[in-house]
Amino acid sequence: MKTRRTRSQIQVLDLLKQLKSAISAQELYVQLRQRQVSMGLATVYRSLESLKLEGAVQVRTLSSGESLYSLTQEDTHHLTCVRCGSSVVMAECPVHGLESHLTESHHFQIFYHTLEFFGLCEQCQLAEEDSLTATG
Amino acid sequence: MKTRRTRSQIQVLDLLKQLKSAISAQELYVQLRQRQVSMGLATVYRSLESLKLEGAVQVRTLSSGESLYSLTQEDTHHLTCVRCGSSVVMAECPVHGLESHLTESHHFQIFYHTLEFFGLCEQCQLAEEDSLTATG
DNA sequence: TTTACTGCAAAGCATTTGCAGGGCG
DNA sequence: CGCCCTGCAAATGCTTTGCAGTAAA
Repeated sequence: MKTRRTRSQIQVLDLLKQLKSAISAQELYVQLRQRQVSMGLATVYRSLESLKLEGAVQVRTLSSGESLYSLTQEDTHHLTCVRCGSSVVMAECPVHGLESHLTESHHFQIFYHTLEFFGLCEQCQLAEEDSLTATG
Repeated sequence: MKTRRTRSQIQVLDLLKQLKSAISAQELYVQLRQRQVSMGLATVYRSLESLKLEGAVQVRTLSSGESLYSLTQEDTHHLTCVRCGSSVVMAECPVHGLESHLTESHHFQIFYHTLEFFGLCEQCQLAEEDSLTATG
């Protein structure tokens, strides 16, 4: 579709390709500086927004309100602890086959999906028990 | 587990039960007022945080940064447009069976999961085409 | 020249936190 | 009497926006 890309968009995209993992806009801004590709924070956000609309970039918003950006082709899902916020990547993805189906049934042009499980990690389950034991 | 619930927590939980759909903390605050169950906004947030830790309440954070809360038992997933932000509820959930498996393989105590597809809704696909035609 | 992109700084908004008052055990 | 809960208001942090300068077509 819209292939008109600004230089900033290309630079952001290039960095995302190199990183191969999700990163926040703020962190992206820092990383760009370190690579002598200085650009304003607002421009980072604007570039990400455009790339998102194209479907080139996908977003995962943490419960902290911070968003992590990555290339759309990645199909990585998470197991997230509601207590400490730590995330573990999981290999399984039983959902992919559903996309084409949804395209037809809901007339949606699907770019990507997110799948995330929430609960308590092992460490926090133990901490939970400890605190219960301690206070009664 | 920790069954000690404050009055505020109970009131929040009661409202969530009545609503049976996800709602933001801000909106929850307003709704409580309307029902003569006035409580400070900070208390709403603190109650939701506690309920979340228990696993009684689940959260879905929108890309706007706003979070929507609902009872954990609901298993509702979404098709979200990255352009206009509209969400459609989808009936399918091919993931449920995975939870018990993950509990064992990753030692996670899973409360719930979120599954969300992102792309362009029909309306925005059309708008996209229009804008391309218009500008060249 | 005309339009679109960029940087900077200010503004916006949801959420969190400090602190003092109040309720419950 | 002591501790936890609560409200209010201030603070925080990510993201967005207004505006003027700049680069590109």
